[in-house]
Amino acid sequence: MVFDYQLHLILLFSYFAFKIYLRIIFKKEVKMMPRRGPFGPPWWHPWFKNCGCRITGPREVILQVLSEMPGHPSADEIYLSVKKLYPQIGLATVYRTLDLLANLGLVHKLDFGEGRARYELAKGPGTKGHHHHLICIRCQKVVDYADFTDEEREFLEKVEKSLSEKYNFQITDHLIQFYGICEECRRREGEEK
Amino acid sequence: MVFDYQLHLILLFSYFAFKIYLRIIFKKEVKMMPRRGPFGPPWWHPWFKNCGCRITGPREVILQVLSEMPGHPSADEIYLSVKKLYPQIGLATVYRTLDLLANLGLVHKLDFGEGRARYELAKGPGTKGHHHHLICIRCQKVVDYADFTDEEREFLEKVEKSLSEKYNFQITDHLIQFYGICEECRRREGEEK
DNA sequence: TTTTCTATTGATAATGATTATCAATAATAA
DNA sequence: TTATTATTGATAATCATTATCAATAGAAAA
Repeated sequence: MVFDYQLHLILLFSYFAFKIYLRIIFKKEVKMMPRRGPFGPPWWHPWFKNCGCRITGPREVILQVLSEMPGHPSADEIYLSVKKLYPQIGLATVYRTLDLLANLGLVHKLDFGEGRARYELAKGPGTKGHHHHLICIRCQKVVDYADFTDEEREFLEKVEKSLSEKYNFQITDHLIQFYGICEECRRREGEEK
Repeated sequence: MVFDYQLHLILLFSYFAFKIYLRIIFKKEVKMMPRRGPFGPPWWHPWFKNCGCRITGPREVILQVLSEMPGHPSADEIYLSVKKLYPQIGLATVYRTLDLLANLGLVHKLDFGEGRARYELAKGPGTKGHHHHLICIRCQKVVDYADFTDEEREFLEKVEKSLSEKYNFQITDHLIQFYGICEECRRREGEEK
């Protein structure tokens, strides 16, 4: 019993020590295990069970990759990342899974006007809260924007109430994006003149 | 001189009389002439001249069609409408012209998440003012929404100012869309249960 | 008016993201 | 363990949009 506990501690210590070692070697974060509570199933299992969806290898890996990719990856970028951990993955499976996750509300499907969709994990530990996007119309750079939530919430509530009444719509979601020219592009264009 | 003036009046009267006649026969609005001031060039000519663009037949027809199509037509729908007035038009020209018009700010390019763009005339007589869109996530129906502009303007000014300062973006535009389920689809889904 | 220059056009091929198809596989319930 | 069927991977198909290119036609200059 006591030995068990000590063994556990030693293994846990070794795990973190090795992770730190790898981090020093590769100079980046290394995730060795799928993200899960230390003594329980990953957080997304209930969502799958709930809709009668099966929990499969490809889905686990796609969710893991999504939770580790910063920014707003495209389907293709996700596919390439998944391929490293799970080489037999097919592109169609990535599209299907992203579609499923979007329907479950676990990811947001984003459109920055590039002619392809981008994705962002919406639920789970470590995800950003509600936010909007600020997009540079020159270089397509995207900045997440999450300020002014008080006024925003008030404003949106008012508008959504009004819309519900006037058009008999049951509002489920909204999209707000700002477009502009980022500092870098402005500077570059200034120099060109 | 005086005769000239009277002739003008008679012709003008005949034009409207005939238009009303056609309207009764076909039960819809009939546009017989390109939309232009009665004694001047169409309103969009200055925009073209200004950027060194040539004023061509296809462009005139596309603008005319845009000013007469209600709602939010897709490139393909515009192409088919233009084809009736100008059968030799090519699809590529429609795309090129819409792209040009969007860059000039004469049309808005819209995205309702259907995998193809839709367009809306932004300038010129008879166009709707600034408004947003309310989209049914079931049947894709789109309602134009233009209320609450006071609060909205105040809110947006505040946000855009904050964004300019914080991220050094020069804000040029914004996009606000609301998603929901329209009355019809809600009723239909209620019945299915 | 005529000439000259070159932006624009139409036809069509190419692109590229996403979706459909289908036999093989594997997750789950019994 | 077995039966059921959702899911998968490979690949073909789809479909909106873009690129290519020789021919055409605005419009500035002569």
